[in-house]
Amino acid sequence: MTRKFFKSRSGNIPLPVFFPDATRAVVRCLDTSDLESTKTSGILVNTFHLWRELGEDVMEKFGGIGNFMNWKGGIISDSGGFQVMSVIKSGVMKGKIIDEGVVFYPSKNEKVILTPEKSIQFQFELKTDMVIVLDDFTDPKAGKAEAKISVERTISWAKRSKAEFERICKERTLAKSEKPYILGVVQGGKFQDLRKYCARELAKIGFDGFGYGGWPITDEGKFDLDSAKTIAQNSPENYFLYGLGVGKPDDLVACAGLGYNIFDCVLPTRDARHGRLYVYDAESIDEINIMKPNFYSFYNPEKQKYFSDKTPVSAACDCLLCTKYSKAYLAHLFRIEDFTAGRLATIHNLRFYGILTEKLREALDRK
RNA sequence: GCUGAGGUGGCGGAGCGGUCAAACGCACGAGACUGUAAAUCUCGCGUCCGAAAGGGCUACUCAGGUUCGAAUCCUGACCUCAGCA
Repeated sequence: MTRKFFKSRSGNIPLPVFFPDATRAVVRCLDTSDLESTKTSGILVNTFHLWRELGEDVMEKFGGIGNFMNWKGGIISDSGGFQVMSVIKSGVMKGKIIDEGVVFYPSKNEKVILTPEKSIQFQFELKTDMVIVLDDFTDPKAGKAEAKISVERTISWAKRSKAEFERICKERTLAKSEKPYILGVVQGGKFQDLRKYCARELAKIGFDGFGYGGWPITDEGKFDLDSAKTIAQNSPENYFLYGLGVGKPDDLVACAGLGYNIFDCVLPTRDARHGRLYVYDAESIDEINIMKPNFYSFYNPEKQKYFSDKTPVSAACDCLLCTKYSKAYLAHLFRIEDFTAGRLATIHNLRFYGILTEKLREALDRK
């Protein structure tokens, strides 16, 4: 049994859904109108970055990140747990993980600590439709002992997060229908027993859904479907199943088959800026078949052979780029490094993911 | 015509006697990208053999020359640019 809708401030959003990453309150290269043109129903914003860059005062003044961006669709806020990996472990910023929370040292004289409670508090300031608990990202290279520590910390932080969530709901006297969703994140790396244990312990705390946490790619570079399965199998009835940072189009199809219904990923937007566009192997949107192998391929506009190509990037797409412009024009925009290239490519890739979820909904409805 | 400067890989541009198949940039080609550190990064780019390590061949306008050795020095030719006639 899976959920059919994601309740947002502006209405019910049918599932499954792909929310692009607007980490710092912008889907890179696009404004809110562009985003609407791709029929994107929701976005993911990031607690860590927005907390540092905007803070409580700005959020209070605007009454939430949606108003700030003038975005009417759904919004999920990520906790900042991923930044432990992406920012600290990659060495971009100094920091460490302690039981209290995550300590970041953005500069010599600056120390900020993000606790599970702080993360939840700020997410309430962001006024998002779903909040995510701060988790301790299991290093993909972690051995079992290390993975176990991150699982225990994740469970402990989840308890604190849930308590803080309930405290704020009570303080604000929010009716049940006014509460945002709260998502627990399952860690444990490649160890299925740890994934199972983590899921079961989180279920005891009680959430609206589970996120597939950690790094979803194996050493061989393949999507870790086993962990996705374990989490799905140990998820209570009617939970949201959220593939955090998932993924490639094929991964979405595979996960949707397991019951996953929310996805976000930087791939379509980052790939677009890097000149990699997704193209369905079909002559029209109706003819797209996401169940066949190799249902899409990549198109790189920066190749010389396309410099005078009058055809659109994809015949099976109704985005701004494909309905109005040629491959040659896009190639030109990339070559002269105009930002419009990134914009049109991002619009296209998001529409590709949008169509993908539309097709997934059709496929699930037929079941 | 005279005077001066100069001719280097697809292009711009270093090098000014050995460590040069030639820095660096552009262009071109291949690859990566997964809860955004990254509109970014990696690799290749004369030619032939090799999986690679490595090796062969041909190259710095052309023709000679000096030298153990030349893109680098000398002579001549051709060409380009600037100034003056």
